[in-house]
Amino acid sequence: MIFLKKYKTLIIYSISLALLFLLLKLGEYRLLIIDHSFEIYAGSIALLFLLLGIWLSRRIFAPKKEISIIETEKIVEKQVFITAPVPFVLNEKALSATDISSRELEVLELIAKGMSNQEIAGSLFLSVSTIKTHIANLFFKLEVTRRTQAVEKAKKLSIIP
Amino acid sequence: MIFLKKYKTLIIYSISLALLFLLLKLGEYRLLIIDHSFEIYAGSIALLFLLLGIWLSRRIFAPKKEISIIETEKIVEKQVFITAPVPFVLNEKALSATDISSRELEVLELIAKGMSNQEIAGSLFLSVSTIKTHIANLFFKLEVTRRTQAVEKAKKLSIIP
DNA sequence: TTATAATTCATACTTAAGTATGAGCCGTTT
DNA sequence: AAACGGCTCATACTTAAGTATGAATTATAA
Repeated sequence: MIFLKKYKTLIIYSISLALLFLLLKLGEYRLLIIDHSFEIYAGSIALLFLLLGIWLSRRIFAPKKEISIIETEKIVEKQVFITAPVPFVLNEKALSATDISSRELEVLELIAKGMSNQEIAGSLFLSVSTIKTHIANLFFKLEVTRRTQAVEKAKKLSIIP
Repeated sequence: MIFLKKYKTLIIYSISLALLFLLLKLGEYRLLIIDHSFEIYAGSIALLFLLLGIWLSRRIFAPKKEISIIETEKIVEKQVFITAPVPFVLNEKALSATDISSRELEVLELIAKGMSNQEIAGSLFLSVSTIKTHIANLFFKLEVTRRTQAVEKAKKLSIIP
């Protein structure tokens, strides 16, 4: 029975071909009796094989079930991430809309980590003055007045994780 | 020329069909001469139309480019859900482990919203002094020294969304 | 080449945040 | 009743954060 399942498609094809050749032979004998129906016969063959070709093609080239299952599984995998640590996808549209520069973004990320201006300055090898400038520009661009607000807004906009 | 482009596929199909019927007719006349080649002729028609069927089918039922783009867009839509608001589940174990009181938690939530001490005081009908005390206790319990750190840690512990 | 924007830094000032300490009030537990 | 913890508030101080302004440098686009 497992054998039948495994070669199911092959068997179907074989039987179909056998039946078609049988029809061909049958038609041949009928042709001997009614001589005038040749065109009808040829047309029938043409139509039959045309349909067979279409059917075969759909069977062979149609997206296989296995593939579609794999694709579904891929989507499921993505959904699994919803409850797991969420993979961060940067909202580039929001980022460009806010007009935040790359350096400002760096500073913003460090602010979000809870670092002080001094720590950020040390981390980026910059002076505290520079950090303050960047932060002031960030606040203007994010339309906020405090670093906690900046973090909150940036997270909402998916600019930072 | 736009007309040609628009109906390109249709024209190709029409010409193909016309050629095939021409072949059929040609074959018919040849059949009158060589009578014995009937089987070959029928087989040829069968093969021809089989191939035509396969070709047609591939043309018609092949995954269209537009569809594949739509499918890609669908995947993007799913990714949007990943970034969508994740249902918050409070980690009660972590909360009790930190020994944070209900009032302190309230303050912490407002800090996370980006509010200043003054705003929090106004929101909870308390003095700024009280807020500062709560925050100092919060920092001690969360083992941090800055409010941004407190928010970061509390979010990691799932004490706040 | 000039204009523009990003990046850097500084000074001076204001305000908010954070620290330390003490104390009063209230409900629960021992 | 006394002790305890949570909540409240205050004062005084230190430090960090935030604001405003100006300026030099550098790379890139017009």
